[in-house]
Amino acid sequence: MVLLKNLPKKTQGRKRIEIKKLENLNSKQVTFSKRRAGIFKKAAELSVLCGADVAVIVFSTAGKVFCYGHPSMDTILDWYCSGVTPPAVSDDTAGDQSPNRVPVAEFNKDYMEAIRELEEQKKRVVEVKEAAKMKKVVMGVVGGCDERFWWEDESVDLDALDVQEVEHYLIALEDVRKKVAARFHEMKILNGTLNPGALPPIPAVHRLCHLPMMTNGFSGHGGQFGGGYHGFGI
Amino acid sequence: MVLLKNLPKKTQGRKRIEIKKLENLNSKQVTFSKRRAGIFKKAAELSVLCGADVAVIVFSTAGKVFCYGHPSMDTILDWYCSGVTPPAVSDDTAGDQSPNRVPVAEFNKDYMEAIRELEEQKKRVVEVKEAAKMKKVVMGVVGGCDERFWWEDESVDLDALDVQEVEHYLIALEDVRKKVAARFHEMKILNGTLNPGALPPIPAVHRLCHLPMMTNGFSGHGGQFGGGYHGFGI
DNA sequence: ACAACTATGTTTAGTTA
DNA sequence: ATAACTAAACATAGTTG
Repeated sequence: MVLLKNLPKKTQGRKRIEIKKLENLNSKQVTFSKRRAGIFKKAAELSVLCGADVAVIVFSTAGKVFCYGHPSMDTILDWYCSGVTPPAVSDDTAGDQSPNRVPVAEFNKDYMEAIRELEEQKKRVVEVKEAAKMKKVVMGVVGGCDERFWWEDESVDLDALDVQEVEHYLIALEDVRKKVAARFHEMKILNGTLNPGALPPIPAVHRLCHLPMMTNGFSGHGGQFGGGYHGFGI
Repeated sequence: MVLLKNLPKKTQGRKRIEIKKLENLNSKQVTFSKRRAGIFKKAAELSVLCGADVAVIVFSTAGKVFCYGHPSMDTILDWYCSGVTPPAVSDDTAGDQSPNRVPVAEFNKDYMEAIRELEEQKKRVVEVKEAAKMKKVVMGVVGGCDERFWWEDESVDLDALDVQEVEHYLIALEDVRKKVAARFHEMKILNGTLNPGALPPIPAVHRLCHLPMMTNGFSGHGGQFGGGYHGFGI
């Protein structure tokens, strides 16, 4: 009713857009602001409604960071990075048969594979038992791309290396870290410390960070596309 | 028009709800699933539309984690935790006077502090000379420049180490990596390759991980409320 | 637990101030 | 950049299999 008058529309209203990189800089920025705010709001609502603990980190293409965290960024990252299971709410775990249960078949498969890999590694080389001292070694020095071994004599001052050398070192270091992280994860699973279905290798680094719960604005960034997500079942 | 018939409604449709803890367990779980999916979708859209890099971590009250990360969880957390500024997109920094500019004084402060820390570390080196054997500690070989890195010579069985040792090693490794990464960034700034405002091509580390990543499910948690967020200006 | 299904409630693209 | 305003697009609460 009361539709007799065809009143002129003031705007054409929201228009559907394709989900692909916005080419117009201005609309990209505006959209970024609006949607970022939208996500933060949703995150806050989720955390209130469902008692969930949520963290959101966003880097703009200009390199600024924005984040939301409940109960705090720090807490969430600690939980995530350490793989420590945060205290469960009794209500929700009461009927929870196996929140994280992995099918036995799958578990066995992974387990056997892990064992096999383990055997292979054992065949490779030997020695090194005083490795416990490694910690000190690694923490003590930062060396470089030199014939000399990095831990010998005095540490190599990073200043002595040129940018390329440092870059190369950095790449290699990251690679090693990943390997060790993977091994660590594996051990914890074999150990029983970790659930077979648990998260992939966790960079220890994150456990070391203690940043404020919410920040905005420092710089740098580079954008790629094609994120993925998933998750059903609480 | 055509509203003469008061056709019976099949459902009463969506109803407004107050944003407060849902008491009903079932609806809480359902809402959690739906809204979590919603946030992940929004995050993915934001990252595609605006070229933003986004990470979302959600802990259910049952203690399961769900996450979304673009280009990867690891990358975002690395950026966030290390404070390393990800590479900026030229378009977006063009008119950006100093999105991320760090006051010279502050920069100097950080730099001096890093140097001092380095000095301290040098002093510690002496007590770990015997660790030379450590060169065989890390397993695989990491390809690289003509020079060989310390871990390249022979691989070592990580199995020789127990979990705690590996963990220590991992933490220490990460620490070193961070220092090198920081130094790398610093060098490029000092270098002129990069002025404090404009940023260099991606730090090598991050170039290694550009996979969207997603996980779900391990356990534990505890819910409190009162998150905060913020952020305006790109 | 999950999948449809609507009928709303909510977000937001485009526009203007 | 930020804010307001619409109208359309989208998300989702409640309900039913």
